[in-house]
Amino acid sequence: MQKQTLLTKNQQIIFDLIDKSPEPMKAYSILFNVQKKGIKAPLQVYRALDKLVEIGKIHKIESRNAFIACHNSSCQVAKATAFSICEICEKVTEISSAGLSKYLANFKDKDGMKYSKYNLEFFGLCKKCR
Amino acid sequence: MQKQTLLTKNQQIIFDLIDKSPEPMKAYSILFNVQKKGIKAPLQVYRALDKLVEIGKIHKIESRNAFIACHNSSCQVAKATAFSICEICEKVTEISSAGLSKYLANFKDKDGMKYSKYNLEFFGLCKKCR
DNA sequence: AATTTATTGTTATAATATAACATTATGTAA
DNA sequence: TTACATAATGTTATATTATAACAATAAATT
Ligand SMILES: [Zn+2]
Ligand SMILES: [Zn+2]
Ligand SMILES: [Zn+2]
Ligand SMILES: [Zn+2]
Repeated sequence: MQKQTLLTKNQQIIFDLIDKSPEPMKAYSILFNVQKKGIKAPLQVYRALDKLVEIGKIHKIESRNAFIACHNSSCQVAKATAFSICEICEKVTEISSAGLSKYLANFKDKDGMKYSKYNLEFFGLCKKCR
Repeated sequence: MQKQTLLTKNQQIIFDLIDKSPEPMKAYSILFNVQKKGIKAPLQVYRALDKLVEIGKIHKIESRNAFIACHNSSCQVAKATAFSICEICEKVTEISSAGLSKYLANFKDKDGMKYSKYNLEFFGLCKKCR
């Protein structure tokens, strides 16, 4: 079986919803929004989310338990993510900075740990909320 | 009322438990462990955790919903945290790297966002698990 | 002592996420 | 094209994480 490239029905429905959303979406809000399309149970949502995260189409914002679509041109960086989060309006933006990702990819700690992945969340106030 | 410096009873009980623990502790595991000391309800645990996080005595590992004591000499960096997480044994270590924190503190994104805080989680395999 | 603020106690409930098992669809290979 | 393996789905139940609401106590401030 070749590596999945097309999304399945549930994955596509849920990806489309998240992709259209201007802000991160939470699992049960997603569930509510796709019930009219026949996705009735939390597990159906979580399974699609898991797969979409795995293949890099969406990212989980850990501090918010919410999901956003990747906009780094079908993210090659599912394993190297950085976000800015406004603590007032909760706007979340994926950061794509070559310098930052290079710095973090090359970061070595004292314990000789080998990293395969990182996630960075910056918090502050966006332009509007300042 | 001056800024709290001593911990209250519940805060101290819960901090001591987390501080002794070799690994991050989850809220309900904490609850279970402090019930013999009279802390009976989840909310009592979460309130203490919130305060301990706020004053920098502990940190939340967002990707694990778990808490560890700060070991950066009573952390001045509750607002600038970095951790390494082994994906096999789940060992978590707080990273204290002057270079890293300087780089991240000075990081500026394109949108002109003003950051007051960040959290970085590295994932990989620790020495033992490699 | 009176007032304000922080902390605690308690019950109930909300929000997030997974277990277990049956079924259906899809890809691979004889 | 049939058999086999793997991936995705459907469904019910339940586990885990976290907060709402309100009453009572304790501690700091005036
Ligand atoms: Zn991305
Ligand atoms: Zn904002
Ligand atoms: Zn610390
Ligand atoms: Zn390990």
